[in-house]
Amino acid sequence: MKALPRSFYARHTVEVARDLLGKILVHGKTSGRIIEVEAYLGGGDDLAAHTARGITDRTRVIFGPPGHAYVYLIYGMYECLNVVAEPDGIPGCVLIRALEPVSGLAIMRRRRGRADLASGPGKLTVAMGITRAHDGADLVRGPLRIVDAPPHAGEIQITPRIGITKSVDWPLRFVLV
DNA sequence: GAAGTGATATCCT
DNA sequence: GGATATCACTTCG
Repeated sequence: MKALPRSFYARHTVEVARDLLGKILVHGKTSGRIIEVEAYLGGGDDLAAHTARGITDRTRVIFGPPGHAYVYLIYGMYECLNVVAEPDGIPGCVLIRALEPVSGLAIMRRRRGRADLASGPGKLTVAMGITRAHDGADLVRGPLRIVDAPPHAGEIQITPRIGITKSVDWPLRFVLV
């Protein structure tokens, strides 16, 4: 399996988000197909994005080179995995919201302790063993990678994003059905 | 339906 | 320096 090239990520966030659907996220023996993502724009108008208030210690990697992971802690206990998009210096990231487990199911079940493996942003990081240690990790070369997959036959559904209070109406959520 | 978790950012002194 | 409001969620009742 071939990792997606850096150029894949160095595009507009929305394009990256849409094209990420159906690709495979690999970490060690576990892997999963990306079936749900959300785009977070850095342009300044997207108030739901962490980058809305400019660069900080936490959001620094979103402004960095594309193809890297941005992992942050939310609600004290859950980590969320984002993929940095846009060329170096321009903010933009894609939140991976859900995966369809492909391999390493037994490991995921052991890590999760239940059957519901990766149907939410906080859950999939647990299932895949992703932590803040992966913040800033390179998805093109590192142990945590996103690899190409045959074109999916599914349909892409576009809806507003979930669980936010700002810029609620923007159709930036992509779901593979 | 509500609690709970802790890092972050944004106020306060 | 310290306090507090916020948060892109999950779990349990």
